[in-house]
Amino acid sequence: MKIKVAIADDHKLFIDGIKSILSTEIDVDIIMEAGNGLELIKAIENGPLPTIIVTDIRMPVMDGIAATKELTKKYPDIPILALTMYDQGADVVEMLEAGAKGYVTKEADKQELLLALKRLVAGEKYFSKTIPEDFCKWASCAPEENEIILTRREKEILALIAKGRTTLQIAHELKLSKFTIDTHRKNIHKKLKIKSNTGLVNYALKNLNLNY
Amino acid sequence: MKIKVAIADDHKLFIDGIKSILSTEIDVDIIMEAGNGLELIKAIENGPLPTIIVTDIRMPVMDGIAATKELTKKYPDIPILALTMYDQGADVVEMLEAGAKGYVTKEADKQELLLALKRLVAGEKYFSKTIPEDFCKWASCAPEENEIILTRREKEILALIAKGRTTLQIAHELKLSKFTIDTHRKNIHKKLKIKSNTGLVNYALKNLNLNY
DNA sequence: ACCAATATACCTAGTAGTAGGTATTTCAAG
DNA sequence: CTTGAAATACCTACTACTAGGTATATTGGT
Repeated sequence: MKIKVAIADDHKLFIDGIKSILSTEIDVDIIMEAGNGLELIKAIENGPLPTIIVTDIRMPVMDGIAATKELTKKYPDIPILALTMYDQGADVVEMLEAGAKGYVTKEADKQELLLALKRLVAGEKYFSKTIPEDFCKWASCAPEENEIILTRREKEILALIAKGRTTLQIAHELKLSKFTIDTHRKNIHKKLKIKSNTGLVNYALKNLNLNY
Repeated sequence: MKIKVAIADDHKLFIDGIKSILSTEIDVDIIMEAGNGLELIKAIENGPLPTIIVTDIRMPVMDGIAATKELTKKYPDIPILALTMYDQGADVVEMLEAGAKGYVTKEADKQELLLALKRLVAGEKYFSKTIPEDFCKWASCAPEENEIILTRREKEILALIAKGRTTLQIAHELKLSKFTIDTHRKNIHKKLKIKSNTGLVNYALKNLNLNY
């Protein structure tokens, strides 16, 4: 039976490219395309069910992570393959946690994409080789030496600092003492070896996923 | 005569897609592909000259802007078409300043890409409609109402703040008084309506192009 | 039940950033 | 040549952050 693919990516040219690549495959059909997560969900709800969903991670309106959470809940039997850029390691982990069954980086070629599609349709998983550290993190392999483990609270506070909140504002927001926030910030400083608030913002924006 | 295209993009899948899309066009041939700016330059130096160069803006090792500067110097007759993501407005301006003759966003479709290729080969320019403000900025149209004009010095200092430098460090680095840096920072605050250093880092990382 | 990690809270002293000023020099545009 | 923007420099008072502590309650895992 033919593999019916639903694909979501905000770059039309990329979708067109994939369609063109897969058009030579007689056993693969792209039956649905979407420019963001919301369109994807709507399309699947209103159309014939695809065999597999292929989605970009970062998209406007609704990203791939949110869409994946929603879709795995409603359609647990349809595997989701994440498409990712080389620099979105952290996002990949979130996608897998959201329920994606595999990922392929956009550095991959046609062969790898096809392989991933077939693996997922067969109920297996597939992971591009190029993001080993992050997959390791998710699969709880041996932790990286330079892997930084911030606690939930610390991440929360770091995110607020990155948003420009002052210590007092954070204290009010979380209904905690100013001293507590101070302590947490100091612990973050130690763990990250960053000594200034501006440095933290830098780190947070580059390493956490606070973007849009 | 056939249009001979050299293409550079760090996403192999994207290149494959473009190749596949263009393979149905009898008058277009992709004769060269590269994963970054450096590979592109080397390929062009060692191979037959292309009719047109199509390149992504952000790439590892050497980005499209640097490559374009180099290539327009050595090969002023070969037009360069920039491929860009929706959120890289500022980069587009730099590409045009570097000598690119047009740009197409990755939201475009096959038709638009072909149109752009033909326009550039014919010696014309082509700009996707979707980034009007930035092109306006470059072409010095009427300035945007909410366009923020920081002076050269202010941008320089903002960049250093974003890199985590303190006022004193910046003062030493630029051989200026601490008071001067303070004044500049205060002026930046006023212009951007941002009242804190962390807010500035946020703004700088999102709006300036400090990334690699 | 116990241990380690997490989360909480407080104190002091010092440094850096914020907010309000004023003022001089330079340089390009009108 | 004058005007205005840009760049420079200084002052004071106040607020926020940094760095060094100590200490207790809670929680998850063996």
